[in-house]
Amino acid sequence: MSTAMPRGRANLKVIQPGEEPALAPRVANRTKAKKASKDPLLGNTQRIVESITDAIVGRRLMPGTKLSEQKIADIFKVSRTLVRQALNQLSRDRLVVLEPARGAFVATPSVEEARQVFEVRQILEAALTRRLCAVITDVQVAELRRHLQAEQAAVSNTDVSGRTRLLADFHVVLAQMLHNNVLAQLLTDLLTRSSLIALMYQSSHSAEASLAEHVSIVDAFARRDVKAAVRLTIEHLEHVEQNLRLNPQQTDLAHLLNP
Amino acid sequence: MSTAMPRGRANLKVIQPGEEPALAPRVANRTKAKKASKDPLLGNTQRIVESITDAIVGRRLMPGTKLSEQKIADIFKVSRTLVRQALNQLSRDRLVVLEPARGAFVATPSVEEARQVFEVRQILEAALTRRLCAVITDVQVAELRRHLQAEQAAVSNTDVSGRTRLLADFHVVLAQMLHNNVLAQLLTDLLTRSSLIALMYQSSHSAEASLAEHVSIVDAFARRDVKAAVRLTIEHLEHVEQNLRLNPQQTDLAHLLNP
DNA sequence: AGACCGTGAAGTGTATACACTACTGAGTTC
DNA sequence: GAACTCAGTAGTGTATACACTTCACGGTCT
Repeated sequence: MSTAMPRGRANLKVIQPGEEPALAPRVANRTKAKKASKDPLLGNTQRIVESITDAIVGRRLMPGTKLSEQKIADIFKVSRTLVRQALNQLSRDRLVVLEPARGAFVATPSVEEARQVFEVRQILEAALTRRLCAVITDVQVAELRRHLQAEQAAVSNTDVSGRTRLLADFHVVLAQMLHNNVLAQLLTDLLTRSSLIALMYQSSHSAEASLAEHVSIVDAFARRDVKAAVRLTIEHLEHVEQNLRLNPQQTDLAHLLNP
Repeated sequence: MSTAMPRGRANLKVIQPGEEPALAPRVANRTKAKKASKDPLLGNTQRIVESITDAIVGRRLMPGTKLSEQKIADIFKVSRTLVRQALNQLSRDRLVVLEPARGAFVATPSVEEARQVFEVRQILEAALTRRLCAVITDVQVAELRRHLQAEQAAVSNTDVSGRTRLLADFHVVLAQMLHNNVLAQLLTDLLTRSSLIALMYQSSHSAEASLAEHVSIVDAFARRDVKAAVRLTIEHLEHVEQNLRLNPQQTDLAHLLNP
C-alpha cells in the first residue's frame, strides 16, 4: 500500500541535493549527561529522525532524493542499524518512501494525496477551533498572542526551517489547549506532510499571509466569535491549498522530470 | 487501494488464549515463491507486525504483557533484527510501549488517552458521515448493506479477532467511499487503538449493539438524512465510550492482576 | 550499429556478535 | 529481622559480517 510511485528508474536528481552537507548532525544543543555522545533523554535514533525531518522541511533535502543508508550512517557516525530504524520511522510519517531492495527516497506526495491531507486538516482544525472557542480562557488567548509574536520574529528571519516550524506549531498549540495530545500528535504529522507538500508544489502562499491569517483567527478567539473563528480557519486552509494548485502542470512536469 | 489492515487473509481461527503460544507464526497460506520462508509480496517484518496486532486485538495478548525480543524471534524463526523493526512499528501505532533498556510491553492506554481517542474519532467520523451523505450513491449503500451482512455473520461467530475487525472495518469503508485514503489510514490507526482500549476496559458494549447501530446509520444514509446520520454516528461513538467507563476501578485491578 | 546478455560493483536485507544496562539473588551490616 | 550492597544473569542497544538483489558497464551476437 503505497502512494503509487512508478517503479521507474530514478536516481536522477531533480535538484542538486548537495552531496553531503544537507544533513546537519548538530548535536550540541543538549547538555551531554555523563558520557560523551550519549544522550539518554532523547533516543539516539530519534536524533537522526529529527535531523532528516528538519532537512526535509528546511528544504535542504528535495523530494525524490535518494537517502543512502551508508552515507547517512557516515554523516552521523553511527552504524546502518540506527539509520534503518530512523528511515523506517520516517516512512511511517510518509516523509520518505521505502522501495524494497532499492532504498529510501524523500517522498513525492501526489496531488491527490495533497488534497486528502488538506481535507483531513480542514475537518480536524475546524472542529478543533469550534470546540476550543467555547472553552478558551483569557490566559490562553494571551499565550496565543505571544506565539504570534514569535512567528512575527521568525518571519523576519531567513531561517526557513524555524519559520516553517513556528507557523505549523500554531495549529499544534491550539490542539494542546484542547488538552488532547492524540489530536495534537495527529496534527503534527499532518503538518509535516503539509510542509513537504508545500515545498514540492512550490507554494506561493507567503509566510506573511499565513501569519496575518493566524492573527485574525486569534482575534476571533478573543471575541469568542465561534462562527468567525471556524470560517477563518477553513479559509486559511483553503488559501494555503489554493496557492498550491496554481501550477498543476508544473506538478506533472516535476513528476516526469524525476525519473 | 487496500486498507491498512488486510482483509484478504482473514484469519479463520487461531490459537486459544493459551499461555505462551499466543503468537501464531502461520505462514502456510501463501505459495512459497522459490525459497522457503521467503515472501516477497508482503514484507517479512510486516508479517510479524500483523501477527502481533492480531494477537492484541484478538485478546490473546493482554495489556502490560512483556514482549521479549528473543522469544518472539524464536517463535517466528527470525533474528531479533526483524522483531525489533516490528516492535518499533507497533510502538508508533501506540499498540506497544518501548521502555528504554527495559523492553517492549503491550500498551496500557490511560483513561485520559481513551477519552482523547474517542474525541478525535467523533470529530473525524461526524465530518466523514456528513460529507459522505451528500455524495453517496445507491451502489455504495448496497455495498454497505453487504458489509453489514458480513458483520452479522461474524457476530454469530465466536472468532473475537474477526468480529472486532469487521466491526471496525465498517468505519474504514466509509472513509474509503469518500475517496480519502489519508483519512482511512488515520481512522484505521484510531480503530486499532480503540480495540485495545475496549479490551483493556472490558467494554460492556456488545457486538450486537454495535451492529444494530451500524444498521441504523446505513438506513440514514439510504434516506440521505444527513442530520440523522451524523446524530446516529455521534451517538454510536458515545455509547461505545460510555460502556467503557462504567468500571474504572476494575481497570486498575486488571493492571495489577496481569503480570 | 543496436540489442541482448553476462559480470562486476554498490547497496539493501538479515543474521550474528559484542557491549552495556537493568533485574535477581545471596550475603552482609546495623 | 529488615534493608543495603554487590556480584551474576538475562536482555536490550549497537555494530559488524554476510547473502542476495539491483543497477551499470562492457562484450558479444545478429
